[in-house]
Formats: sequence, structure tokens, C-alpha cells
Amino acid sequence: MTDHTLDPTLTPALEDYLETILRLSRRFEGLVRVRDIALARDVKPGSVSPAMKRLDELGLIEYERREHVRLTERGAVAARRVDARHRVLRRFFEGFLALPADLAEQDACAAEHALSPETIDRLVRLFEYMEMCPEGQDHLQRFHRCSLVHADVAPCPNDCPGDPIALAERTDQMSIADLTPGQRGRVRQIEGQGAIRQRLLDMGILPDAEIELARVAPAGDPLWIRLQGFELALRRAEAASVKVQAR
Amino acid sequence: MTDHTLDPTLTPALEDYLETILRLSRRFEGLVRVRDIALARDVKPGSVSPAMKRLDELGLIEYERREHVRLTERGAVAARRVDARHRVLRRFFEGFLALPADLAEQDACAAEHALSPETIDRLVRLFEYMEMCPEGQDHLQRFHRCSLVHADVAPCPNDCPGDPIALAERTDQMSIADLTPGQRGRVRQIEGQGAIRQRLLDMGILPDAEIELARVAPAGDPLWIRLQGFELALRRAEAASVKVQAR
DNA sequence: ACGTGGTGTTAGAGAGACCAAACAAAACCG
DNA sequence: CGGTTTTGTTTGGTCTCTCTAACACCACGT
Ligand SMILES: [Mn+2]
Ligand SMILES: [Mn+2]
Ligand SMILES: [Mn+2]
Ligand SMILES: [Mn+2]
Repeated sequence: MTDHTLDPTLTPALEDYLETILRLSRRFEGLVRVRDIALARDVKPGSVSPAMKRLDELGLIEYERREHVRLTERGAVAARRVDARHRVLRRFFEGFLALPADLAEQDACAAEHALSPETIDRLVRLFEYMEMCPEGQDHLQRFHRCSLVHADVAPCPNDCPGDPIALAERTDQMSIADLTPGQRGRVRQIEGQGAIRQRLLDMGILPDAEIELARVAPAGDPLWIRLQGFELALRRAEAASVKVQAR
Repeated sequence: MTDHTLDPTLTPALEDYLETILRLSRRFEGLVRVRDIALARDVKPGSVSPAMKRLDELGLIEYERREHVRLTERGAVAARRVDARHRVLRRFFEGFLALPADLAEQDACAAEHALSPETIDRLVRLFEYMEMCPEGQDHLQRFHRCSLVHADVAPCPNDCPGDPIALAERTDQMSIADLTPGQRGRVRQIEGQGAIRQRLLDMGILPDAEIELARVAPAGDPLWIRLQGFELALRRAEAASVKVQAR
């Protein structure tokens, strides 16, 4: 587990309260009401009040009258810390992994409580590197073009061997379905879209995984593979979209 | 919030229980005892029992007698799903971000419950791309050499403009300390090690951030900057290690 | 001045995790 | 076999987070 809430006294929920108070302060010039917080966090006001009380006791906000909430200096420091991590992650998810904005936002706000400061630091170093190195930019774009295939994308102009479109047209690729029972291989790439790909990943069929074709059903359709000491059944179509390096 | 526990009925804690049961089954050939689970998760046996009861009710394990715990088929599917995400993240943290193994492990097990399937998918695509594209490998290594500086590393042989060692020797770089009061700039890189860097990142001083030198103390040492609508004090030494693009 | 609606607080309740300690059942052993 | 140790369960308690619903303000308009 290990909770990386930077301030050991802060739970994820309290961090999120601080974060939204910070944002609302920016918007409303420090005039943050319980109602706004409840709205922003999508909880009922009755949940906010006791949380404010606790943040007040921790000295992170000033909880005035029955009106405004204001971050103390310590509270603002904590809030900016959470906000900074949030932004680092959002940027990584959206700018680097090319995730849709809403998902990037969601995942950032969930993961910001879970990652060590070192991890955030490494991501920032990655940004720095990508920006400074002209090749870094090129490469990122190529990754997006080649790998995050949308229906209407042309094959990678750089002749990148990993380009899924180019790959699909190749014949020298071997899939799980081409293995002979008992033969082992290393997963290189998972083709296929959406649900199928998702299912394969969920099962643990990931790049570099050691895999063995255990047996094939008499009809030829369900294939059984061994993976991490377990046997799994794959439909032939699924197996065919897992490219492997036989050995 | 939005919990990406793939099975909506599963909390992070239950996912972790499934995950450790899966691992222990691999080790002990399916003979998993409550005691082992408690040990592995670092909780007391008294916490494990009721959790097993719930997993049993959910049809994810068979909770036999007072002896062994065994995953059902549905439970194994769920467990492998968690395990797959865990491995994807661990690999990203360790192999790509070059995080120490223990931190990679920790963060993977925390973040595995927080990220959307799409995000995991994108990371896998990144692995595929990096492996397939020979340049990808080169580039990753250069990132590690250039950017994750250890004390005894030589400057980047590729003359990468982002190389921190090369950067430190340059004089055409401007830092926050070189701005004139009222001048604005965009953060390009944060130099400095450990605690100082950490403090800067925590304050929200991140690559691409818009920043303004608000004023300088008479003594010249504390500098005040504006960032995201807030004013922060920086010691001169800290400010000097933030490289900016003035404008 | 009075009522009404919008806000904030409080009390009560439930779910999820966890622990400590009392208790029960096996296993182990002399 | 009978006692001791190991292992598992149960009970009672704490904490956090949330909700609902009753209640307290306050502000505004008539
Ligand atoms: Mn959050
Ligand atoms: Mn957030
Ligand atoms: Mn976990
Ligand atoms: Mn895990």
C-alpha cells in the first residue's frame, strides 16, 4: 500500500478538498463557499462541513463563520503540491500518452495520491528531455502516428518496423496461432482493437511475456496457452492477433 | 474520484487480496493459507478472515474449511487482470522511468487501482513501440544517460541540448534570478538535486509554467514570483536553478 | 416585520478497513 | 494420549468517508 500523501496526516479525500479549494480560490478570489466545494467534488454539503472542520483543526484552512473558507499558508503549500502532481500527471497522460482529455483528468486526479515524489520527478525529467531534445519531439510524434492508430492514419512514413499498419501487411510475423503445441515464444506485439485487445491485456498477454502453446482443441478453435504458470483458453482469432517471437 | 476497479464490486483492498492470493497460489501450488495472506499484505489475520468471507460471497474464491483459499475461475480472471496492470506499471516505472525497483513496485501496486484501462493500454503501446523501433531504444537510453544524472555520468555523447551536464556549463541560459522585476518567462528546465528540486516541483514550478518575477527583496535574496495567480518566495539559489525562456 | 428559499451544520446511520484480544480448532510432540 | 503451539475466527472498537434528513441561519422581497 504505502500512501504517498506527502503530508502523512492527509488522506486522499482531504488532499482533494485542498485541491478544489485552491482551484475555487483562483476562480472566486478567495471567496470559497461550502456549496461550491460540494458541487465541484460532487458530494453533498453535509459531507463537506466535517471535512472543513478537520482541515481547520489541522491548520490548513481558515474556516470562517458560516461563509468563506480560506487556505492558510501551510494549506496553500499542501494544495499546490497536490495540484502540481495533478498537472504533471495530466500532462503526461494527455500530451505523452495521447489520452483523451477527460480520461487524463480523471486518472491524474486518482493517481496523484498514489505516486512517490520520485516518480513525479522522473516524469518531469522526461518532459524536460522531450522538450530539449529536438529528436525527442520527433520521436514522440512518431509514436503517436505509428502506434496510436486511428482508422484514417497512413502507415508510418519513417518505415518504423513497429508501425501497426505496416505490420498488419507483413507475412513474416508469427502469431500464437502459428505455434505448434509445446512450442514457446515471447510476446512481441498485441494487435487488434478495443475489446479484443483489452481482453488480451487483461489476461496478462503483454509484450515480453513468455508464453507456451499448450494444446489445441480437436476442432481447432479454442487454443490453450500457458502463461505465468496458468492455462488460459484463447479463441483462434484472438491468438492470431498476438505476434510472438518463437524460440 | 472515479474508481477504475475493473469489476465495479471490487474495492482496491479486495483487488489487492486477490492479487496476493494469485501470487501465493503460484508459489504454493494453490495451498494458500490466511496466515500467508496476512503476512504478504502486512495486516493481521483478523483482517483477512472477513475479507475472505466477502470474496467468497462474491464467488471469487473458494474459502475452504479453516485451511486453504483457492481462486475460482472468475476470481483468477479478476486477479490476473490486477496482476497484469501491476506488471505494466512496474515495468514502466522501472524500465522506462528508471525508478529503483522498490519504488517501482510500491507505486505500481498503488496506481494499479487508479488508472483507466485506456491508460494501461497506452503504456503497453509505448512498450511495443519502444521495442520495435530501434531508434526508440536508443532514445530511451539517451534519456537515461542524459537526464537521470548520477554523480559519475559523463555529458551526453550525442550533444543533446537537454543534457543537464552540458547545460550546467552553458552561459546562455537564463534563470529566474536573471529576470528583471515584472518580466515574465516560461520555465524550461529545473536544475538542482534532491530536496531543492523537490521543493521547486512541489511549488508548481514545472516545465512550461508561465512565471513572472514579481519583486526582489531589498537585500536581494528572497525573490517573489507570480505563478498561477499566487505569489511565492524563492531563495536566490533556488531561483537560479530554474532555467527560463524570457519573453 | 414576516415568510420563503438558499445555505450551512448537525445527528444518525452505513460501508469499508483495520486492530487487539478473546476464543476455537488443528497440529504437533513428548 | 494430553498438553502446548500454531493457526483461524469472532467480537468489539476505531477511523474515514459518505449519505439523508432535520435543523439553524440569513438575506431578500414583499
Ligand atoms: Mn485527486
Ligand atoms: Mn487532482
Ligand atoms: Mn495494489
Ligand atoms: Mn499490485
